[in-house]
Amino acid sequence: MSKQRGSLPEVVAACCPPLAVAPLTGEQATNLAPMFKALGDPVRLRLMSLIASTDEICVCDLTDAFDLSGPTISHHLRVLREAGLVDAERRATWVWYRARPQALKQLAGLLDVATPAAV
Amino acid sequence: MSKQRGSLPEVVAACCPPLAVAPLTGEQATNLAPMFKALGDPVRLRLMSLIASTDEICVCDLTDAFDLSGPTISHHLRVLREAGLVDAERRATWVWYRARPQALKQLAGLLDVATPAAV
DNA sequence: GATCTGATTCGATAATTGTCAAGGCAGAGA
DNA sequence: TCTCTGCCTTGACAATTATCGAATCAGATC
Repeated sequence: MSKQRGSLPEVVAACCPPLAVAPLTGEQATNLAPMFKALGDPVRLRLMSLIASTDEICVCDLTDAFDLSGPTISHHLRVLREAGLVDAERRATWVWYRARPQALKQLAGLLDVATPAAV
Repeated sequence: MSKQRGSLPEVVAACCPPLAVAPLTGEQATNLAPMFKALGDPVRLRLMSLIASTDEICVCDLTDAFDLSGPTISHHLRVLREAGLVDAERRATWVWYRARPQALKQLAGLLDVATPAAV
């Protein structure tokens, strides 16, 4: 799977100029909002940070990091998955999660303000 | 008001390293999530883009851009305001909104992935 | 096959949220 | 002062969502 990591890459990545540069159309906003929404929950934001700050991480380790039930963590991971922010891969007994750098980069690009070097 | 733009600024701005660098604590996630949540609605994301892509913009212009009632727009603007993403100022009859670049920058920094130039 | 462990799905419930209609407040002008 | 306009607040309601327990599924091991 590490081979075909190019499933939905650049297409999404090259969506829109930064918010500070041009307003979004309704459609663009509708497409992008779910990603922000996925990060808009403290549990998911922390899950995302745990996933993004390692190469890959097992669900068991993620579950241990919270005082929440397995199904609840699973639910939040699904939201992150469906938003396109993370990828999941089952390997033997465990499921491993990893971040989608392109997605994060896209969001970062949207929020970009007055890139110092670009001036 | 443009003078005392220092109401809740730098404190928030210097929060955390990028998600991809270090995981967030529960408290950090709790503080940051509301900003993402505020952007997690298509209407608000588009509002934010309209506000951020101009110097300042009147509520009347924002309302005109949507097929939504005044109170609904007002509600969304309040969410953006309370998340610290925008500032509002009443001038005569109209209320003007402007973006808080620091807030956007903070979020962009959080999502920053492997800054090419930093390698 | 039987069983055990890790993770997801299902079903239910309480809490949050997006939306609007109605009402209220602030400033401008008659 | 009265009225008009622009915006916000309140109250209500439908829809969404966060959470958990129970059930189910996927592999591994016996």
